[in-house]
Amino acid sequence: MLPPWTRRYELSTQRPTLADVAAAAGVSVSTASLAFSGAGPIAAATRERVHEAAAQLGYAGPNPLGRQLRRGRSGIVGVVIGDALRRAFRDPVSTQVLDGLVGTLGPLDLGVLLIPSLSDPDSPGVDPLLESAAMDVAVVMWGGGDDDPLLETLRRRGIPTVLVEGQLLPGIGAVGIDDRSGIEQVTRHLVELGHTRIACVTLPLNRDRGEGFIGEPELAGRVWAITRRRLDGMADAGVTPVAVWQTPASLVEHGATAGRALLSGPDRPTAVVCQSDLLASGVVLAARELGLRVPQDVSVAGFDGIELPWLGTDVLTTVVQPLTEKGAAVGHLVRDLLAGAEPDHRELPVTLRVGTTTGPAPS
Amino acid sequence: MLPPWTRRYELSTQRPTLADVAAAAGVSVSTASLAFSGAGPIAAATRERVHEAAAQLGYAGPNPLGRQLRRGRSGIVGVVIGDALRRAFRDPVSTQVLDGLVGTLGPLDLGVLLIPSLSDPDSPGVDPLLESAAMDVAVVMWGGGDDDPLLETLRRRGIPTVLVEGQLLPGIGAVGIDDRSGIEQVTRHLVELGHTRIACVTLPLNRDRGEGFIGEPELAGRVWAITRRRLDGMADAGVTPVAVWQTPASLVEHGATAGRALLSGPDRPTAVVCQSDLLASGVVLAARELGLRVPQDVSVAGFDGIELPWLGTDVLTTVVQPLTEKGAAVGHLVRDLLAGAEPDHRELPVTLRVGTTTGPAPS
DNA sequence: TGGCAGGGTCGAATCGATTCGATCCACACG
DNA sequence: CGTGTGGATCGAATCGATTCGACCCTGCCA
Repeated sequence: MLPPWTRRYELSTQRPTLADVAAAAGVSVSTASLAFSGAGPIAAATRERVHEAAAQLGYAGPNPLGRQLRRGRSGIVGVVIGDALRRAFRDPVSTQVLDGLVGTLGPLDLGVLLIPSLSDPDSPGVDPLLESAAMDVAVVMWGGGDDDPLLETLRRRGIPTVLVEGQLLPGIGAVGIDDRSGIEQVTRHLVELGHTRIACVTLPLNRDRGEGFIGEPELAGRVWAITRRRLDGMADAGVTPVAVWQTPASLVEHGATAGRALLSGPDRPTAVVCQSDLLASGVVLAARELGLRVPQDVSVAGFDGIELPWLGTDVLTTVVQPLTEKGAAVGHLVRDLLAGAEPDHRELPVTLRVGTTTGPAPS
Repeated sequence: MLPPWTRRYELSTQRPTLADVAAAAGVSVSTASLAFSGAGPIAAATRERVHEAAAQLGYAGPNPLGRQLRRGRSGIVGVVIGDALRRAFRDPVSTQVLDGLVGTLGPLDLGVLLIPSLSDPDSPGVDPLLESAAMDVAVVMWGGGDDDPLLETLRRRGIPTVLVEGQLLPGIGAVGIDDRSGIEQVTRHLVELGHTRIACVTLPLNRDRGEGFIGEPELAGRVWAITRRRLDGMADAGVTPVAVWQTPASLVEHGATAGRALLSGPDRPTAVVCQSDLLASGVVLAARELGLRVPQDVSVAGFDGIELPWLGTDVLTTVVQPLTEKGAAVGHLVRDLLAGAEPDHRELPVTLRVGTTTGPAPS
């Protein structure tokens, strides 16, 4: 009787497995495994023979699924996008962080699995992928607060998690920036230029994502951590905005809408602090549209430090955050978590960049 | 002696497995499996008991790795980004297609794994993820020609593949649009407006990604399929461009550079056909910068039909392609391939949208 | 009352690799 | 010449589920 492994080998049709290759090379499965992984002593001639057999059979290397089960690791990092994908992807801030993350994870042989969170407030469930996809670590971008069902699901599944720009939570890694002091700096810059009537354009306050002026009651309510911190930064600089406009997302058009609303009234502010560059660039465009000169008639400041080629020669005054490094920092936390480290958190510095969109307050 | 499965259950510390749950619920592993998958007859009471035991033990559902190995399916679709991620992500064209794809795949319980192709012309190797990540199907966006090592690797691994905007190849699925006739239409539109001096701003010709004017020799050489088709569209309309400018990527700033170069010379064209909207918007910005009126002094047309909020009230004349549907079409091809269908290809229609950036040729 | 149908459960094989411990052999050293 | 050493190889257990076929028992029908 033939040895058992010849069975599948002779049947053909099926994709070859390591056992088939081993049989063809006349070695044991364990030796064949060693020939591919290189983890253990193996004679050069044997390795060669195994590789030849593999080539002969059209064997393209060990099946990742078998390897993953055995190792107990999938090599996959789930990235939960806490916003509609189409929106998140239109924002260079998200994509640059993602780019930095992918760049760091790639060399570690870790893949990035996109997990769109159906952040639909009505829908009760959680994304099926979040619920059941294989991943060794999860990264939550733009993740909600401590009550977010996302985080609860991940905790239940026992998946180590890193939060980007969320709040600090026990047992969860976090990467953020010092946005509060960043906003404080840019606000002080405007105060020093003599501005007193300063308005503010905010990121969404919460998952309702309303658009329009907001007052005390809303500001006192539940507000996403990132938005809150950037609001607090203005207070730190001793400024109470003359108006606060909420946008439903960080996009140019929402900034433009905000700009039209804020700048067309009678008591228009002399400066606008925006919580993102995309929003700020929209405000600049709206100002130009209204025939206002920037910065002579109105100063505009942003946050992020991304490229805005459509502003032409103007350079936005903004708070620059290291986006790619942020992604890399997330990657490093992920690496450490996989190595068994305790969840850590890391805060990156920001710097004020004074451009051409802010100037002395008009007299 | 206790039945074998109590072993791990009593040792604790380890994560519980289906066997632990089965033991705790007093049923066999197979029954416990049925209780979770619902594939097979099972008494409601039994299911209930199993789920209770699972809750008790903190078992969060079947381990995906075990399931995947058994099923021989990973539930993962690898998306190979044929360009630097940071660049691809800055282009709404890619991200909208990706959005449509993810939206279609999600409900099918398929996840999207991002695979950055290190398209470095010098680097000899292929991305390790491409080489060894688990995936049931691969989608190649912006994939190169038939000689691309990407495709060769996928073929060798036996992974069914769908190509987006590539060329038709045997054994490989493909989704594209009728861009050749789209460009023809928009070119004819300009001809009808009386333009004779028409310039062209192209996408990269090949992986060299040069920037600047190009002449006959380069145009006759090896050119990426998509760029070639869009060049041919102009010829179909009977137009030979007075100048052709190659850009290294579809980004606003490269369009602006092209615009400055094309529009500042003495014999400037009266119209510019751009192979993407991002490029076209850059040309419009450059024209404004140079004090030229659009469309009175120069007409500008694009391709894609994406939103360009920074153009203000201007609406770009362009060829609109259904980006989200394109992603969905890819998703459907993927679904069909997984169901065992032969690789198919699908071409989506485009439509000319006449906006405010094209007008009669100046006399 | 006997037989048959079928719902419910179970045991065991299986997916494809990795890895631990044992074995074997050649060579060097005492 | 016996023995120790270590490189190379092998066998078998293992990762955690799914699924096929067998089995049991109940209830219905003849």
